[in-house]
Amino acid sequence: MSIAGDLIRGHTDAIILARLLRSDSYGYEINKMISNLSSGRFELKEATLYTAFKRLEEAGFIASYWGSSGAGARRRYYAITPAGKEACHQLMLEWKETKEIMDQLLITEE
Amino acid sequence: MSIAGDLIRGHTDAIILARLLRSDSYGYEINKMISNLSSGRFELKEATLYTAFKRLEEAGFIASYWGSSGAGARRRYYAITPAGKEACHQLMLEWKETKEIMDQLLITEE
DNA sequence: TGAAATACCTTGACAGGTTAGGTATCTCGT
DNA sequence: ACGAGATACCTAACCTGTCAAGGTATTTCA
Repeated sequence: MSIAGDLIRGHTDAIILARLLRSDSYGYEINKMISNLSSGRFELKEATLYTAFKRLEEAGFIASYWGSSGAGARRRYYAITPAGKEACHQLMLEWKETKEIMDQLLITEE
Repeated sequence: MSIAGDLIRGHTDAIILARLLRSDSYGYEINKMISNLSSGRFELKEATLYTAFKRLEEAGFIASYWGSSGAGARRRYYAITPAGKEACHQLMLEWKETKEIMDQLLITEE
C-alpha cells in the first residue's frame, strides 16, 4: 500500500460504514472493495478491520449475522443500523471539514 | 475545536513544516497561526505541538534557536532545514493522495 | 495431495495525541 | 502594589487505533 495507515486513522469507521451503506457485506469482501476502490493504493490490515468491526458493533452502528453458508468458508455479514447511518453521515461531514481545514493549513503562499 | 485529533493524526508534521516554510516561527505563534488559518476550527494541543517539534528536530527537519529576547518571555524559534523542505513536499503529496483515496472510498452511489 | 485462495480471529507492541499538571515573564487595570 | 490574564515554554502518564505476527478452518483446482 502506498498510503500509511496513520494518514487514514480516524477515518476507517467512515470507510467501513460507507461500504455497508451500499449493502450488507463481510470482512474479506469489504477489504477487497477498499483495495479496488483505491486502485490498490490503500488496504486495511486485517487486524485493523476486525478491531473496527468490534468497535462499530459495540457502538451499535453495525449488526452482524452468520451467512447461510451452503458452500465456502463461513462468512460473518455486517449490516448498518439506523444509528450507523446517522454516524456515517456525520463522519462524512467531518471528512469534508477536515479537507477544508487541511487545505488551508498547508497553503504556503501569501 | 470542532475536529478531533485523530482526524489530523499523521498530518501534524506536514502542518508545522508548511508553516515554517513561510518563515521561522515559535511554538506559541505557530499555534495561533493554525487556529487562525482554520478559523478556530482546529487547534493543536500544546503537548502535541512540542512533541512534534522534538520529533521533527530529531529527524533533522527543523532546527531551533533561542530568540534574542529583549522583552517578553523567551521564545524558541524553529527554522526548516533543506531535509525538512524535502519532507514537507513529500507530505503534501501524500495529503493529496490521501484526499483522492478517501473521496473514492466514501462514495456510496453506483 | 498439496498449494493457493477464501474467511475468520486474537495477542502484544508501538506511535502519536491527550490529560493534567508544572514554570516563568510581561501587561494592564484598579 | 497587586492580581488577573496573556504570553511562552515543557514533561510524565495515559489512551486509542494501527500493525506485526501468529493462529484456525474450508474450498478449489492442478
